[in-house]
Amino acid sequence: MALSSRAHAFSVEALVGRSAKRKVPDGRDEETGAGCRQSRRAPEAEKRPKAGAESREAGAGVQVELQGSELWRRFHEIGTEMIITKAGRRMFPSVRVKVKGLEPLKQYYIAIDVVPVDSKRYSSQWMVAGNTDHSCITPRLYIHPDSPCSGETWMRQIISFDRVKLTNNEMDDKGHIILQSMHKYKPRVHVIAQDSRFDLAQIQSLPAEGVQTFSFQETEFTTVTAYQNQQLAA
Amino acid sequence: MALSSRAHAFSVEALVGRSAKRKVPDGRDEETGAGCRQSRRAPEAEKRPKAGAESREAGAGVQVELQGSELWRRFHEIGTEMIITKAGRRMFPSVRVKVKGLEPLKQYYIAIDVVPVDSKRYSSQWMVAGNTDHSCITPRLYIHPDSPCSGETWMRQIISFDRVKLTNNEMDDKGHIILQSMHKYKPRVHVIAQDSRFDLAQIQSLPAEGVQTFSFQETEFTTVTAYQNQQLAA
DNA sequence: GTCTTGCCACCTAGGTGAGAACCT
DNA sequence: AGGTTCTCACCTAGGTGGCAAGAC
Repeated sequence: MALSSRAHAFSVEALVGRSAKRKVPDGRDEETGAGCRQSRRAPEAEKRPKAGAESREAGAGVQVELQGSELWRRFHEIGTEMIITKAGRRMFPSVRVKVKGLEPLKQYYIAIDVVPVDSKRYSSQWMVAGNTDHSCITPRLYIHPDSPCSGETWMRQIISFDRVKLTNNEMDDKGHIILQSMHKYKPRVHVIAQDSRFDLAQIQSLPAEGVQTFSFQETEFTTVTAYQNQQLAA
Repeated sequence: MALSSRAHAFSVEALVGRSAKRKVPDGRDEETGAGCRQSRRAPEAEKRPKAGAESREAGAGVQVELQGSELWRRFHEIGTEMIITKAGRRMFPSVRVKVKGLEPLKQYYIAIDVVPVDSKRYSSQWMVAGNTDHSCITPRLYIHPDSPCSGETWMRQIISFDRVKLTNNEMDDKGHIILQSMHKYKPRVHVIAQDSRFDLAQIQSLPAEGVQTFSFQETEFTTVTAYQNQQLAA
């Protein structure tokens, strides 16, 4: 779980509207030169909760609320890019949610997957440059490691998917989420009531019933293998 | 999960009967001088399975087999010491087991705790030096993080408790196992059938039914805050 | 004296962005 | 040229033993 300050180098200032605070462990301040890098890690903005949860199946009274939506929104304004690598790369920002309206004593799985937003292929300067057929690809499901867990416990904590990794390696065998570069995607959060008939831990795909799915406009992103937008890389 | 080679400095040779292999990442070999340290990490010995599992409740046909028992035995011969600190210290060796005879589709929790072997207090040179009343202390339970899980899945893997931490801080609030220094203890492994009536994740102590407990003679150890036996420290 | 604690330098695993090299 | 892959130095979190100072 290493979050380096050098990691996520990014002009946070532009996104968060204030100087990024950083740790200065010893004398060597990383912000010495003129062309200093700023931590892409969110300084404070992530603390603000609230977000519009667009549920797909309004079933029961389950609500899912995106955390850090403020940060997501600022990225979204300039076009969120997610790096994908062969070995798998974590998302930044990561998807973090709060869930409400679960039955306290019932057991649930919570999972995430990532689905295509359109069939276009994006090219430099973000011009559309071709079509891709996603129809035959079943997206990989990443089950939150705390699953299964009682509704009570889920609701008491912020549910973070910061361990999810995105890869462009179609042969990936580490369970990472497989995406194609230069395409637009959107993460979805699934709340799945436990069913004694199956052991979801063994299953790769969503069951047919008892699933509620949520997604958030502002978490849409484009996959890249290196930052394309110099606003993001410098 | 950092396992440094410097960590666990220990005369493995004496215990394992052969030179410890170590990584030499760059030019600086850590084994340069005469008073070189050897990795307390087990080179090969841990691979050998088999061990005498002394079940307490012979119930069903559940068997628990200690992994790395060879290593444990060698430590045991010279007197296993476990360091405990205020912040919590991992065990070395760690408890690793294989389980057999579970019902494949049933859900189980697997947990570990550590109980006193006697009421004596050991003093330097391992002379007995007083008595301690353990009777009022309920040992803390460490539930394996994969719990709950189907019998099938448990049986397919080696179950490792290498994240367990031992502490001498009676006020510990991080869930570590609390022990008193200079006492003799023994780890126990518990196999617990899931019961929909309780959410074990919330519970600190063992339920009354559906528990099977196993322990292993050779995993007995004495707690210290610094190695007493110079065979171990140098 | 004996044991405990705090502090320290050290080590590793794993995540990261940059830039070079490499396709196509 | 545009996109991808590889390699690299770097960073942090967290675990570790040794030692000196402290406590009993």
